[in-house]
Amino acid sequence: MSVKTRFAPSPTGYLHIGGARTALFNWLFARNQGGTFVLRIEDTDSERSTEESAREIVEAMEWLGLNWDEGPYFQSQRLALYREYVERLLSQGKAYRCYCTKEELEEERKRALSQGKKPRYNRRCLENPPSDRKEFAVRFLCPDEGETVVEDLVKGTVVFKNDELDDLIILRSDGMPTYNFTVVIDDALMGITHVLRGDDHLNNTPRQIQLYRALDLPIPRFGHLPMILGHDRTRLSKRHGAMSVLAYRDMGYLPEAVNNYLVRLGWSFGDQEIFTMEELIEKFSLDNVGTSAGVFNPEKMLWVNHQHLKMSPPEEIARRALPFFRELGVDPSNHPRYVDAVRTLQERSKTLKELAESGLFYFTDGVDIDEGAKKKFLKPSVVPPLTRLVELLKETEPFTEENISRCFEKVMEEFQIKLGKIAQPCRVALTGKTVSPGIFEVIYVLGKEEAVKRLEKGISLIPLDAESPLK
RNA sequence: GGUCCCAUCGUCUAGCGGUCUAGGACAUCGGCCUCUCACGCCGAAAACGGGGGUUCGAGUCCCCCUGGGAUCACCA
Repeated sequence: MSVKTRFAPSPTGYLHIGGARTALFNWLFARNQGGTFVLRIEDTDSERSTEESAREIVEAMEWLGLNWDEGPYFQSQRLALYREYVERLLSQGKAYRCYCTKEELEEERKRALSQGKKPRYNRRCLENPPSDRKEFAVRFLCPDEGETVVEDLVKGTVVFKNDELDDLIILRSDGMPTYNFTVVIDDALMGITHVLRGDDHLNNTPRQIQLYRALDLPIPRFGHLPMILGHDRTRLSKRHGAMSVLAYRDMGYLPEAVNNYLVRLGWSFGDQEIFTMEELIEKFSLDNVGTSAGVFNPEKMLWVNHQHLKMSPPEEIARRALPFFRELGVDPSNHPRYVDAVRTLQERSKTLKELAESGLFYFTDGVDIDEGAKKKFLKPSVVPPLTRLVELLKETEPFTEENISRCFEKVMEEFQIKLGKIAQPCRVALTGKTVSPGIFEVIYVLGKEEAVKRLEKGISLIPLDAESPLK
């Protein structure tokens, strides 16, 4: 039978790192197996679900490149279906109406907990339902003898005693079904073969298996993935900083880098750290999924991003960096040497955002010179060699990096100075800063006209120093 | 507290009984390269939580302890 997996987030907030990892594993498994991947939005909690969240999740999935073959399905549009199955259980005596109020149940739960006992519904409404109430929820009559065994694809065999399970509510008093019920119906009806999800769901699995049995529906295989923890080793949350997938997009991360980092949190392939998406699809396997929770490490993710930034074709990075340049107020898309500029920035940038920031000088009209840099490098002593360099550059044709380099050599020879002596002042005049890509490539990308213009401007900024003209 | 899961360097991990005086990666610290910053290269420090078994032999299998996490909703 062909594999079918799903990612089923609830739209109660943005797609976070942990959810993305779950989605990724499901997607990779389906792709690796030549199967189908489904996106399903679990929005049966009308209190907390929002369309905005659903849109954002879809947007994040698209950005990550985790394309789905079916969906997105919305559970809120399938309510009639769930009710049908509730009715079925009810008529078969496998579920019953519960008239207890939330307050009463809450009270009992507290009492049980304070006595150190496990809170468990006492089946009051099964045995003698109150006649004076009309609002009810529906509970599943869960078998309380024997055990339920989960043959988990990553955790192995896990056994639960059925008397640990209690009669869970499958239909709320407002008529909305609950998670443990809808997930079973949908996974079964949609033909999901493998349910891969966070291991925080492992405890739900035996109840769901009981539901499958009661409804006589096929039970999928389960695989419970270890959780991703924050630096304090607790469940990931906003407290741990930027956890939204789209936040990483906005910070200039590459989607394949985010995927690459996330997949290595709980999965490995020998010593390999960097993978293309194609490689992941080819190499992914449930056999190599780990069992223990991992701590999210933003520093390593940054490093992974850097690796992908370096290995991507400059044209590709140029395209993706565009929004970040525009954000800074320039639009280099029509610049004849835009791609060349990006090439000079790739290996020294960890994110697209950083790349745009450090490459901004290429595309501005002139350049603002940093005060400190000016003071340190634009000194009277560099005027003669700088002036000579400009002279040489002006007559250089063709204006290639190699020929530019020759101009520097000539100046070094004529003035008996080292490259550093002339390169730094140049850099400051051309980029406004003391840090930039290699000086020859900077001049090349800028082009003769602009480079000369900036150098002359730089020279003009140098104060005449009558005291020590040769120093 | 009950139940369930987990346990190799600070972090992510390799290891699927002998090749482990435990390998790789991030981060850290040295050095080299160099027109700046990076990249790169070389090197250092850094781990099998504890105790019992099983076995000729255990990081690798079993049990206990300890520690961590998750979960016990008319949330998902």
